Amino acid sequence: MTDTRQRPSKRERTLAALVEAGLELFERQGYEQTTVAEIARAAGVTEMTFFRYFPAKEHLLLDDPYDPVLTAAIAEQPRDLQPFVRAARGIRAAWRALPEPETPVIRRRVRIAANTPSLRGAVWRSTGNTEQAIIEQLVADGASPDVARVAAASVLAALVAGLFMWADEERSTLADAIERALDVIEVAA
Amino acid sequence: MTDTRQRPSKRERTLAALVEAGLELFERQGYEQTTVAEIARAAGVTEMTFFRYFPAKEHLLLDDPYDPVLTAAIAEQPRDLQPFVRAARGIRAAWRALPEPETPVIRRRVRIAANTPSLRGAVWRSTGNTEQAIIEQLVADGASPDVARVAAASVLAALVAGLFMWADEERSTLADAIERALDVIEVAA
DNA sequence: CGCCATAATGTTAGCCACTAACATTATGGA
DNA sequence: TCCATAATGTTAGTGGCTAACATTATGGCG
Repeated sequence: MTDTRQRPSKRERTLAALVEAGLELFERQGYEQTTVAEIARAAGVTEMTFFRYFPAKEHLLLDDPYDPVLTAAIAEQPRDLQPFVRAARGIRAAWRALPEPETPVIRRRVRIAANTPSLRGAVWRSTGNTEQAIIEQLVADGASPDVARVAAASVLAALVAGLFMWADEERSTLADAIERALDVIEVAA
Repeated sequence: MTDTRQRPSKRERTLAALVEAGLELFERQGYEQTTVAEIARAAGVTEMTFFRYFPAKEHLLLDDPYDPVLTAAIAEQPRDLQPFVRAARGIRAAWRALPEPETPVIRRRVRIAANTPSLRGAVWRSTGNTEQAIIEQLVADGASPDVARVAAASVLAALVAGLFMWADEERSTLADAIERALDVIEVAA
């Protein structure tokens, strides 16, 4: 209490403790084998408290607040491109701009998700907001809703596949992995 | 018992009863609002019996045995195409060949899935086998594993998006919807 | 037709994710 | 220091799902 530096509020501290405890337990003994009660105990709180911070167990891993960056990047792509290509190039640009220092934490999370079958669906569902955001951006710029839906889904799938590849690679940079993934689907366009 | 025609075995009858009861309840009151116990009761069996037929509630909707057809169709596409294009054209061909009479049941299922947020992820996860089959086919014909993974994921995402669109359209044919979806991602290739 | 191995189903008990309603304690600013 | 309010705890319950064991039904065989 004698520390004059901004001390993190209790809420921030509990959140950090839960995240750290969760990640470590998931890594040590697997996602399925780890109980929410266990995570809570390791973080010094109750099971109920966990659910006050995360709506579900899987949300400890999936929080991605990347939507605004992505949609902005897509908006900047030339409007005369086909929606699919436009979305792909936007995502490419957005991730190229991501600060490298942030990637270790992302890698920890993605690595767990990539290696837990039951989480693959969860990851996909968690992209729902991002997907919606992309669709709206594309439609706002003149694409038909149906076309936008397919384009968004397909490009996001490539992105997730790229993330999963990268998570297990150890040496490569995130931006590179994403670029490689998008190269696969942006053929001859 | 005096009927001389092949009578369905008890196992077949129970399975049919569960599927029909499930679909109807899901349609009437929603997937989340329907309990497994409820479905079982409507089918004249116990909750336990339900789980002897389906490993999980969602599997009543997601059973797709389409993998062999798909991989065969992909295998028939020219090998000098890029993997992504090859997969897309294979899927196109496979669904074009699907007998129209089968589609009403598919529509019932997809419609429920498309309108239940928690199931969107489940659908994606359920494509896991198909995804794996596609990857293996592409790799067997010379694609790199990484490229194959991205191509399979991306093309399947477009397929699912197409299915979801179609489910709520009422008038259009399944093959048409799939073609439209694949057109979006097969740009200028 | 009746016997019986075996398939199909039922029972009970329990774990875990998650929720609701209400009670308690801690925090940090006035 | 006091106190409104944020943070956490307690209890009780629902629904999906599993395991171990008990019971009943089915249908081919003698």
